[in-house]
Amino acid sequence: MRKPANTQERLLDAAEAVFAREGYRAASLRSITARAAVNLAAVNYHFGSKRGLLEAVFARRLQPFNRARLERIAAVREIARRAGRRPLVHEVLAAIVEGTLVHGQSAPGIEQFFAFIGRSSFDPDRTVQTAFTGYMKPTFEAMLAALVETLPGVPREVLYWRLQFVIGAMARVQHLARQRGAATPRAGHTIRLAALAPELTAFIEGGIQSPPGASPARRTTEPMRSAS
Amino acid sequence: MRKPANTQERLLDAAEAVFAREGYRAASLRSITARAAVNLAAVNYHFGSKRGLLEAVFARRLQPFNRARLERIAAVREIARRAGRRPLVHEVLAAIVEGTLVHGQSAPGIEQFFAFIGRSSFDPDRTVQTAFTGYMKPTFEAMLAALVETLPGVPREVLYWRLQFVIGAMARVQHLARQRGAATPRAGHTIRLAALAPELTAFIEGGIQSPPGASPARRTTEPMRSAS
DNA sequence: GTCTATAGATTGATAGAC
DNA sequence: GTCTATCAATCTATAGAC
Repeated sequence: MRKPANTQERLLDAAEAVFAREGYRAASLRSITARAAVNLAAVNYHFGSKRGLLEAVFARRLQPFNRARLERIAAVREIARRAGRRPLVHEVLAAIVEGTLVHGQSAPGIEQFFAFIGRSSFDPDRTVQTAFTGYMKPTFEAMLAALVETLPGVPREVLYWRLQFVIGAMARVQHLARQRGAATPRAGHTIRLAALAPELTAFIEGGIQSPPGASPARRTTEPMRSAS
Repeated sequence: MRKPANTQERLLDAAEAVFAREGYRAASLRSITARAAVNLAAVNYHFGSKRGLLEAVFARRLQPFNRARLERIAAVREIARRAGRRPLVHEVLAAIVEGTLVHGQSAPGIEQFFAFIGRSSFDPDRTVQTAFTGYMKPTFEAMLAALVETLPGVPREVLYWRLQFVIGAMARVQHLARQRGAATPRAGHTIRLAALAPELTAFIEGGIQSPPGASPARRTTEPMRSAS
């Protein structure tokens, strides 16, 4: 990994690696500053606290990541609008999946960052949740809005949950494909992710247009609820 | 939550709650023993170490959970075998999804345990990974074998990845449905999970039979690889 | 089996010199 | 901006009385 001259960048690089490996709470400022080869007191000088460092780690990566995803979805909708048609299901799903899986592949440290956001999505710690969902919620809303526009025949709450299924599948793919040599030991990780994106898109395309479930559990107990 | 008289049970209950909230590494034996209302030294007396406590937490829940899932899948295959036919796709998928989502709903502390295994699936810590995947791998193999039998026309490596998509979606549903008042604030969690299982099954049924993806990314770079 | 006491190391944060 | 030194709190684990 490169070592930028800038102390703040060095700290951000080291922090996302240690946060990914140990988790935010268990990561120590001493491990981070040692890895960054900067003084312990530099964290408090530059970021105020461990929490400030966490927020800066999220901000640096999630702002461009989510901006790129939003632009990709907006582009699909705009092209369809100009052509006077609805966006195709495949176009919207490919924008979601590729925008999420094939982002910043060449950026140094991006693997560690995705490992960290994987952890963070299951971390109930208030500091982590607040910083994380603040960035993710608008992206989720944009994805859902695009799906609703494209599939007007499917109830919004069905699409809400199906989008959640998609997000879960994408998170697992990110996790498996980026850990070298664990579940898929043979190939390099970058090529694998790019190859998996269309496989996931194909899977979702079948799933999202599937007739809604109707089982005893649903008919006899309670209707499904959406979040919004 | 109930407080069993048994010190070991009290420790296991407290440990899975604190592990879920803080993560294994960041959880302290003091928080755990305080919550269990037992002496700090009891952990080392009964389980040898913090690691021994972790392994006991996994063992207590994952053994019955995975046994139940394996039996459910075996039952579907056996019924089909006696009828001289292949298992239906729907039967296998319902066994996987319901066995995973609608398990031990009434068991006290089960929510905290599922929160913890959600975290654990993204935790690269060696102690956590070793204890966790040791239990999960045979279940994954059984699920994959059932899918291969049911869908002989789909290549094994395609089914491998589609099963991973399914596992990711199930993990996210477990996570969202069990956290009270977060993504789905209105209804009780138990009813929601039972209602979501058929929705997820319907989604997967469409996805798993979808034609495999074929995009520029796949055709021009590298064929997809499977793990086994 | 349960308890107190404590060893020995590590934690986040800060004060103050340079 | 970077450094050393340090505080007060916390950590896992163990020794040894009861």
